[in-house]
Amino acid sequence: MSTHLQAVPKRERLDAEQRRARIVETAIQLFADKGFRGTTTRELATAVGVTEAVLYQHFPSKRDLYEAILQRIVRTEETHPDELLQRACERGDDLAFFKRLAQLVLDWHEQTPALLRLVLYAALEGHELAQLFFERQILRYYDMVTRYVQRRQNEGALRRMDPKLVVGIFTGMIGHFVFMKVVFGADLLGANRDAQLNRLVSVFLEGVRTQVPNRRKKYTTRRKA
Amino acid sequence: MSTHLQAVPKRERLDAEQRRARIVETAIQLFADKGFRGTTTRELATAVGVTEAVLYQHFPSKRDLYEAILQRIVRTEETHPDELLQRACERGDDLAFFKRLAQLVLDWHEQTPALLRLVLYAALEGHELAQLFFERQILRYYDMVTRYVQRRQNEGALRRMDPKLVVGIFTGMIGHFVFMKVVFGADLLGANRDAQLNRLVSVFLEGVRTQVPNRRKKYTTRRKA
DNA sequence: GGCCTGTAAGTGAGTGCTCACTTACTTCGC
DNA sequence: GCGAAGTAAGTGAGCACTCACTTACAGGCC
Repeated sequence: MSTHLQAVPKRERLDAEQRRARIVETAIQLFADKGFRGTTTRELATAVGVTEAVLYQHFPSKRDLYEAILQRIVRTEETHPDELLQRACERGDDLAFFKRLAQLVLDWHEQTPALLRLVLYAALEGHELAQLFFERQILRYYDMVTRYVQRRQNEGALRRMDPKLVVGIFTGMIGHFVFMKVVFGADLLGANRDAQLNRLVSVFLEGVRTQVPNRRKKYTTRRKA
Repeated sequence: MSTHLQAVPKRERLDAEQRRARIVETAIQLFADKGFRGTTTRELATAVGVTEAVLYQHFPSKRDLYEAILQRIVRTEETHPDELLQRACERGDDLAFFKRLAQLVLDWHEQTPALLRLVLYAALEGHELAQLFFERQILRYYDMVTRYVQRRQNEGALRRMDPKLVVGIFTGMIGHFVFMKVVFGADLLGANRDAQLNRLVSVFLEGVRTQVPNRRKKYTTRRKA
């Protein structure tokens, strides 16, 4: 038969690996948006551009697909040693260290807001991989920063107090703004994000470090009449 | 037919109001635990101790029940002016004010951990009442604290900076620990909660207030070698 | 080139099950 | 004995998942 006008313009035929990748990408978006239970396989299949049967050629069940995604996230995000952070850490430059840390956390969530939602859903729904994420990502982050704080306390730069509390305080400051944005869509930092971030880190450092008598601190600190 | 042995010992017969209340209580627990989509009406009915039909005599649909619950939360939590907080506010006693505030937030979530989960689910699932909760609860809280911070800045007690940022910083510090507990089950504050809370508030105040000359720390400082 | 063929990619029309919700009936307290 | 509180047994819709089948393409052969 001669090729009459193709009514279906793009029925791409991909090899298994590519198709699998596309399914995972699409599923990440959908699951992050509507949750595991809120996403139907038909919906997912349509979004991918194939039929449901194709999904089941690549993943034995919906749950297996979900786990594959979470596993990938846990694995992908495993390690990303940042150079600037590393250098600030070695120098013991607290300001640079925490500024960079804040930036990294914020950047990460701005680039991939879906991941936080995905993890939140997983945690609420009690999926065991959320716990794994907690241990691999959050605890690891905590350990790293805790070690730094501990060292700086020993060096007399930071006030002596439970280092984990200090890390929690810092993380909370940053996390709060990320959280509000992702969960309620409220952008509390506003336009001049970096300036706000600097003030935030400054507040934190003033709060946790030992007093420095010579610092230019007059009653009126800066800006904004 | 004669009444053979009653296999069901306690088939309580309640009036409409009581039954309604029990349904709502049970639903709060279940929805908080497994989310709206994750909870079936059969499950809910069994937990209440009746059949599904009874639910539908009191609420026209599952969604209506959900909205009734969220509405109740929004209404219940509307106003709770705390006396200690009020007094600290009037005196301009920053330490007392923020300590009390921290305590209130933590207490609230410890007493009713279900509510936060409920709101989180609602927010993730995009329910409009989550937005309502945000406006009625969170923004109201923000406004109240923001006004206090602004006043204290004008009085020269606190550093001049965006008051909303200050509120966000404080809220984040507290919220982080609540969040970690509720979402990941991680109790980062440990046993001596109150002592940790005091340190947290102290860090916050050191960070945001103008320097007080009489508070000296000697420890020489560090800085880049 | 043109043609056959084995195989992997993809489809459409289901299957059984669980869900939210309903209907016809029974029981109890006043 | 009447009305409200409660039940048992559904109903159709939508879900995850399957099956019998078709299509596209690589590569060997002439």
